[in-house]
Amino acid sequence: MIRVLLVDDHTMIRKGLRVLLESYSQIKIVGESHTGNDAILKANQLEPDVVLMDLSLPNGLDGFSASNEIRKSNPFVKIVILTMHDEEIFVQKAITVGAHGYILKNSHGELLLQAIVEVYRGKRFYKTSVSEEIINLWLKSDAKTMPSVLTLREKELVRLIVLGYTNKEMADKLLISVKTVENHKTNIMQKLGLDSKHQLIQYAIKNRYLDLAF
Amino acid sequence: MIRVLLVDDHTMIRKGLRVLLESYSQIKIVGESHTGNDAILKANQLEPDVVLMDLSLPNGLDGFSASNEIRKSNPFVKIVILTMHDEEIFVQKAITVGAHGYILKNSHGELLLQAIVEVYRGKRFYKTSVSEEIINLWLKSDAKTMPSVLTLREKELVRLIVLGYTNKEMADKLLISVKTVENHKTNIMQKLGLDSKHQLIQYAIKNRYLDLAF
DNA sequence: CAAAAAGTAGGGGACTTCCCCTATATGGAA
DNA sequence: TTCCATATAGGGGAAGTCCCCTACTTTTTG
Repeated sequence: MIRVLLVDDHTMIRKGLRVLLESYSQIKIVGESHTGNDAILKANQLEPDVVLMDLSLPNGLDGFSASNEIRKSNPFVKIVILTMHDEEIFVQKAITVGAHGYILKNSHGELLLQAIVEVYRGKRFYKTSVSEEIINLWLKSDAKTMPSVLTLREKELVRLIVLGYTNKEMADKLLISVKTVENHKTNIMQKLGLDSKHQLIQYAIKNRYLDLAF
Repeated sequence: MIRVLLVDDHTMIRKGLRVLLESYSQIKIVGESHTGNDAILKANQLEPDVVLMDLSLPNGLDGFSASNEIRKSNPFVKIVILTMHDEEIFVQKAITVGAHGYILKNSHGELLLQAIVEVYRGKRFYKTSVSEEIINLWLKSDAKTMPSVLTLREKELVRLIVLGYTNKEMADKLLISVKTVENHKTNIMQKLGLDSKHQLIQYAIKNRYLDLAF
């Protein structure tokens, strides 16, 4: 049995995936997460073989950041990105964060099953319109060695800042004090060499932070 | 028993919905469709009370067109649009094609049940971030080519706000006083029925106010 | 033409953010 | 083990934002 963790913020889609995948005897759904942080937690607790990861997650962490963290602390877990974005930059990012699979949401169950089984067996399974040649290029090149300057916590902050949350709102959301939020903001601006909020937002847009916001 | 027809191209989601809805004794799933044309056929054959309609359907006919056809030939059938798009344009379009309900895929089962029951009873049930004021405006104005509620100047402001400019920066940029900027912001929030900056930003992104920014 | 909407601007007070510090606990790397 | 990075939190003051008003043009519309 392949132990699978489902990560998607849409309850209905999670439930649908569960029903679908549980009809295959090889698969056992061991848990569901609706946020990135919860996914990281559950990946540690439940030790799934495969994580089925949506990209757009609410509350700070997106699917890429969550995948990155899971792979760092638990390198045997395989991750399949499940998304509707059929874009080069996303596939590339999936590879850099260590996902072994990438499959589009309009695929049918058999393909999803195939993806899960293949990555479980240690193979890679990228089903997109991006050509194999390009994917192989990325896999060969050291796409992995491009660490972001920002820490996990700082990335969460960036996301919330870009989405227009005030310091107070972020503090409440992240269960920290306003002072800590201020510190993080200062550090982020310094690290990125920016000196205004709109520069930060344009930076975030260029680096595709917004695509995952919804 | 409310007779329901499910329309969604994703097999997994259809199956999940069936399981979910059949747990309620008021509901009976009388059929499933995976394309718009099939939905029109089945709506005639099976005479459901409510059609649960996804928007993105393959093979030509989308959920809106299918809904329109169903309503034309069978005006007693109520339609609930089920989608992940929380965007003004879609809600507006749903109203124009005669759908009595609009509900997001990240909603929970209870809300979906409520939506089905309400529209079955002849009420309208639109569960989106679009404000009630705007929806009522559309319902009154026959909703055809409803222009955005915001004025030109206000749209300019929205764009700068979303891009993270401060009041002072906007005032300088637009050659008006900070007080005027504050007034515009207040008016914008009121018109859209929002009460926080991050709601405004998410609204703007969803409604593609930012197209000029990229 | 009269009325409404759009765009402008201000007062004043409460609240928030920003910017300069300092400080502590923790965990990992040299 | 010592040191650095991360994450946390606070003081204090200046600056900015928000929210309640009012008020004046100009343009649009009934």
